[in-house]
Amino acid sequence: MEYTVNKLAQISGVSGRTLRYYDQIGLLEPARINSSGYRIYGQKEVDLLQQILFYRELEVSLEDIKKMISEPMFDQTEALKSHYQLLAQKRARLDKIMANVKRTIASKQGGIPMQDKDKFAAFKDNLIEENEDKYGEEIRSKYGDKTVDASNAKLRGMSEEDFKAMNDLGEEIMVLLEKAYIAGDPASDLAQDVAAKHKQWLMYSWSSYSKEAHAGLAEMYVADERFTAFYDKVAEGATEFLRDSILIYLGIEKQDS
Amino acid sequence: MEYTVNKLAQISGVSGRTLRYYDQIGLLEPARINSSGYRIYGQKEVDLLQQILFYRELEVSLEDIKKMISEPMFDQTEALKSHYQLLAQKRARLDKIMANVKRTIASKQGGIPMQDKDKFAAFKDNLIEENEDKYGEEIRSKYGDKTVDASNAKLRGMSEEDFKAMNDLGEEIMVLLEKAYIAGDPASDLAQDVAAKHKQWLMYSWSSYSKEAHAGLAEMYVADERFTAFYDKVAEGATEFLRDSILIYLGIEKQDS
DNA sequence: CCTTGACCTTTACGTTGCGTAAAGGTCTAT
DNA sequence: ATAGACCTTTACGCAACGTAAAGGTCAAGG
Repeated sequence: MEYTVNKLAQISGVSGRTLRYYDQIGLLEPARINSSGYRIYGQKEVDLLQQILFYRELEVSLEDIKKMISEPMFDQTEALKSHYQLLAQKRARLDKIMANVKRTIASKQGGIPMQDKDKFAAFKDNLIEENEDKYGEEIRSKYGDKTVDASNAKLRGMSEEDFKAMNDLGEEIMVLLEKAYIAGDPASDLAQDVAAKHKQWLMYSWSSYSKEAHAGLAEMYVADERFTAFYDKVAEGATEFLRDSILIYLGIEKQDS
Repeated sequence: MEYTVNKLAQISGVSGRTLRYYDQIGLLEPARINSSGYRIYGQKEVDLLQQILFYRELEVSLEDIKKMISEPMFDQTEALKSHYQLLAQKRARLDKIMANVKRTIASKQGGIPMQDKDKFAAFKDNLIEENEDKYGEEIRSKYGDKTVDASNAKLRGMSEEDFKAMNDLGEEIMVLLEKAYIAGDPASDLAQDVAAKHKQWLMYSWSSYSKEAHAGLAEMYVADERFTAFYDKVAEGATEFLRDSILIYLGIEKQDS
């Protein structure tokens, strides 16, 4: 009834590394070390490991588990109760987050994009308040009320028109991409137009544009399945086609990052 | 309307380190770097940070946030939906764990200690099965059926009597500790008896005993508020008194770990 | 002009619970 | 004797920063 690490690992369902780690932190030490330096576990260790894994399932930290099993007078019931409180808090937080995510999805689908303003109201108010508090008077006296108010106004809202224009351009790109893809040549005028419009479209949201960033993004489209799924809605392989078009447009060779 | 790191940190409620980190991973770069190497953030960065913090609240990973904000064509709705699925899974798991913790507390309070056997049934069956599978025949033929069965039996349960004896001793210790504490001298015979019994009591559950471990544990009693709360039920300061008694008993000076 | 103190910078280690090499001994079987 | 399956230790990597440490910068005051 003696086991080496991986034997014990196998019957308990954890990895050998895990057992070595538990040894390292003094959570579960082997019964003995044999002449070759191998860890040898006995029955007692099997029982202990079983306890450990049980508590681990309950998401108790290894440090706390250590106390619970190495010290029986440790008030396990109390520890579990406070642990339960922790879990309850976690769940309450999760509930809030989920509701928030749901709302966000609904608002995005409801065609109210960029209307996160409300959610950030507190944040922005905080910011504006800070501005007023710290610089309000100086700035108002230096630049006049209008500058301040205009700045705050810009801060509160983003341009709806720009957003709409950007969206329209995005849709146009998808249509043109389909045409270009059917034609088949990423160097064609049509495909190069798509690349150019893609750049234009990007610049709506990018604070600074560079060929490198654009090329990197094109590579990311292919690498990240979520982008691939998006552009491949046009047709399978459209994502790579778009990337190739962009790279040609930028006059950049394929990289290997 | 320009901010250095800590200014921005202050109005946004995050730390300066966080902003530097976001710069480092390319999530939020400052508008510019001034001649002294200071990071200078502008309005656009404030808006971006606000977006980032919003998604961070939703427990979206920074990597995903990066994609969502650096690439507007990234299908945020889809991303949020799958993120929602993740959260739902997390919550379902939490629910299970909480139910399990609750059951465990109930069973402990119901005076069915160490009756985790049922919960570990699968684990142990797995182990026994392994034993039977791999060694069953050889061992049975070598040592006879009884050895195997006895071993399995021991594996399935721990001694109830030992557990009870240990508990009794634990209670006795508490009573004696109170007396000794009132007397006031950790070097007194009474206090030294408590320490001796504490050692005895420990050995019920410790596979190996050492003075160092015992002393370390005594120090932990004082360091960990949960132990302190437990022993201080006797009287305020009883935990430290117990530690002092044990250290004297062991003939060990106070350490500084 | 110099110092003080409040800023800023980069570098780098610690956190939790392991996964994953890498480089090397041991054991068993052929 | 050599291969293959074990075992060992050392050490970097992960997420998202917290927290020194060691050192420039800048405005104010003596």
